[in-house]
Amino acid sequence: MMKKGLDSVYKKLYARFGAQNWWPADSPFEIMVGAILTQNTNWLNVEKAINNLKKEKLLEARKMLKLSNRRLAALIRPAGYYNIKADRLKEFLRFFVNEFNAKESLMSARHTGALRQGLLSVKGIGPETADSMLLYALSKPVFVVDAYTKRIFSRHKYFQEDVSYDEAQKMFMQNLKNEVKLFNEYHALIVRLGKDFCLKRRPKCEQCPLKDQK
DNA sequence: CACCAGGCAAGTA
DNA sequence: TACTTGCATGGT
Repeated sequence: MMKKGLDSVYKKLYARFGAQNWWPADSPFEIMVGAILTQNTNWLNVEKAINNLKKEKLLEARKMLKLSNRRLAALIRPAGYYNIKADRLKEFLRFFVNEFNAKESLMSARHTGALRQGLLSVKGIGPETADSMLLYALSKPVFVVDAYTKRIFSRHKYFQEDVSYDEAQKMFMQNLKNEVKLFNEYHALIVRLGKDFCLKRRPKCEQCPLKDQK
């Protein structure tokens, strides 16, 4: 049987799970902070960390920059990897304050590529974090690839499990309409599907909604 | 108890 | 270039 298109996979996931309402946050800045905190980390732990910052009214770039790395690490402790993430947040905050806000031109739609390069130049921001920021904080039409994406779509033979980030991303972006709303919902649905049916060790393939996708 | 989470960079060969 | 390892909390 012919392999189903990525758009029909999307329709199936949306019909099954509905809108996921990503990214839960009060501001683009909160999304960008969350994108760093959620690296290889359960989102519930990230929420605790963000709430700690909110309680202290510290969820603001210039205030966070004034904190010692030690204090910042203590606040984000529930998110795990707190020492590394404190450093990464500081690196990002410096970029955010010095380059990002200053250069309004970077925000225009046609400079997404330049902005992505800027984000990737920050130590601690890799492709998934950068693209999550672009899509969910800045509403740029960029497809986010994560571990679930590779696991699910390699199991369904859309690509090899060791596919590069860029190759996987290209497959989605070349085969889908270039729409922020679509990319937003699709990635969120992939995460939802992954959590429910495609964990590493005990995937529930028999009950997976994509079981008959071929 | 083991396993896992909306990764990334640094070290090694 | 291609692997491997460190980072760490909290939920299931």
